[in-house]
Amino acid sequence: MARPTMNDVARTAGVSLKTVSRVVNGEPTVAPDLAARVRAAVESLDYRPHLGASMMRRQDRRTRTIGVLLEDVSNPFSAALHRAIEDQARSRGVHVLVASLDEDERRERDLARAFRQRQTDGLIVAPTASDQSYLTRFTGTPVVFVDRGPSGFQADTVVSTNVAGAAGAVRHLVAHGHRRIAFLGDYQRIPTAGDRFRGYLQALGGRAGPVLHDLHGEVAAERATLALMRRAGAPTALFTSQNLITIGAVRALRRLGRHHQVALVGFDDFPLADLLDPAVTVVAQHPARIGRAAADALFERIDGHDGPPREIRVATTLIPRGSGELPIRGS
Amino acid sequence: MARPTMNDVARTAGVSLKTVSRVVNGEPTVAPDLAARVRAAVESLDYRPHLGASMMRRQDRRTRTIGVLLEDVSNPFSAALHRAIEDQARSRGVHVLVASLDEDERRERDLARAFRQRQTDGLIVAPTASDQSYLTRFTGTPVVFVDRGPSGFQADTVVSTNVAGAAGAVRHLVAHGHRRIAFLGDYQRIPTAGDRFRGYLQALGGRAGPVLHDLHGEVAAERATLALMRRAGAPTALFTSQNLITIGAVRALRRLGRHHQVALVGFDDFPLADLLDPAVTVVAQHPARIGRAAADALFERIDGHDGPPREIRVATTLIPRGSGELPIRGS
DNA sequence: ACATCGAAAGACAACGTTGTCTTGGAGTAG
DNA sequence: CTACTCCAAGACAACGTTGTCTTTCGATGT
Repeated sequence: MARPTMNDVARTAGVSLKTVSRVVNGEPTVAPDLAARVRAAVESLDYRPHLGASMMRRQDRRTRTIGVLLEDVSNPFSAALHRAIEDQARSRGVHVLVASLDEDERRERDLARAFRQRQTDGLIVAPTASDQSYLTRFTGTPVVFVDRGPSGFQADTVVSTNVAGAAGAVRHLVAHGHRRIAFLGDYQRIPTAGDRFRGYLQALGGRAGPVLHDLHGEVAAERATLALMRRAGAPTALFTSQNLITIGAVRALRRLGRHHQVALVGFDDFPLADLLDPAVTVVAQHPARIGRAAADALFERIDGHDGPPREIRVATTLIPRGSGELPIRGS
Repeated sequence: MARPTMNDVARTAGVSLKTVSRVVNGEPTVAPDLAARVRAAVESLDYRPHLGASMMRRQDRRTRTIGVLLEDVSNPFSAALHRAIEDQARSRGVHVLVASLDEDERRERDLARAFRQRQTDGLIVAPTASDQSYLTRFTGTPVVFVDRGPSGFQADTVVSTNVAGAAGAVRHLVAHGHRRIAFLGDYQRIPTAGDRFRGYLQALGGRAGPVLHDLHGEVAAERATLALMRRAGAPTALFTSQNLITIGAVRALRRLGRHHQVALVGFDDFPLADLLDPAVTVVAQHPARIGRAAADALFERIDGHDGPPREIRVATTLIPRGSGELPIRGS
């Protein structure tokens, strides 16, 4: 009833324990007939090696598993990252442990520790905590950051060109004649939110329009946009610096019936953006490329690459679809 | 340089190996001062127990890890399932290994075996293969199916009420006067596609309209819809029995400029369906509930519940938004 | 003061596997 | 025919931990 061991296999095959080990590990120094008998015994007993025991003896201490910590696996951006990482891992026969952080600093630390304790060969983290210095203890477990840069700890990092992308979005609005351009952003403590705000400022110089920070999620963004557009001197264009904020703003403009008057460029593409009316102009990130680059970097480190921390920057793409090309109209 | 062991901790704390083991495992029979010394040593050496070795000796052979095999973690339905499962797992301190199957039968088998080999405590599978009988060997590793029922093997299964949901959608169209209602479905071998088709037939009795099977993905659906709507005797309403098919059909109707003429009900909700024009009426599934129920069932089994296989059915919800309420118009 | 008991702490074996060393027997050269 | 080489296959220890058994020592009861 208990799980069969190599010894059981050896007994039924009539060979020594070690011979079974050799066959299971594909060592070539086994006579074909013995190997066949062993394989038959393995099959008949449904033997599967005990990884714990195996791990303990092996030199190469690899679990062929990596850990991935993302913001929320059910959000399209994280999900695309996840998928790209999975694909790279699959091609190397590596499995993936995933968890969502939900902007919870403590969860980041706890899960990073827990994954490492499971001896994942490496970790990919979209950092949420304000400080990653807890990772300095993680000798022997390479870490790569995605989407956001770390602080208090250096490692390979793969990010979008947030500043440049945001600046490009805002310049696009300026090119269509807009001067009062509002900024709507997520929690300021999120590094990418800060970067995108900097891009916005850069593009506008002194002429920055109304600025709304710390909008987290669709509902908050919708509410804030409604208030913003109702007050005097409302902007003629919006730059929404995150996915859900963009959608919230779209809802608000709809409710006000001003979706064809107020121009809008969002940071980060989202499904069906092209089917809305007007279709939403966005600065698209490329989560698949980002995820792939992060996985590649991690595997390089796992394979022993030992250079200084790298920052890999993945360019964004402005996709004009209509909402960003609306001309100014009198309010 | 090598990873510290309990022995190293014991030496620096000046106690025996076994005492360290007791402290690490929280056994109460250790004098407070010794325990404190041990904890200090653990801290200073950054000792982490070797799970492999631990697993080997323990009776309770639990890795506190489950495996989850989904269609594609980057598709919103799978991602929502994943997230719900993760949440249940988190509340039990269990980690999650995830992988995407992409309708690849072999991958399902290989990954199920690989996950089991990693001694996951249980498995949640959205089956893609035509036959799950390979699971009969999986004694000791409970399995729960989500989204689709298995064949050739019985286990707890959590599915939407596909037949009833589809029938309801079609009756809704009938109630708005439609008689020529087309069915657009995914690969017929997918059990849910079959179920939804049966619901469609059930609602229409003899009067079934044009039927298009084996549309996989947005592009195929769009192309098929274009062709369908251009031919003589085109339907006045569409029932699209899957997410991406719905979106493909929406695109096609747009391109034809007939999105306000042809009624549409889709199976499975999708983000922004309410923001399209017209907003898309759907039969919503509840992936969060499904995932949660599946995780609950799995953990019950892991905890030793040993009843006959259960089928848990999660009701769908018809959400009228506009596209399904369009009246008939002359073509 | 001595026997008895109990609790804490240590000694030791065992888990299932792999690394290394040893054995044995066939093959080859002189 | 002997001596040597080579290679497959087995014996055995070791990995880091926990279960069980034993020892130690102080407390308790008479």
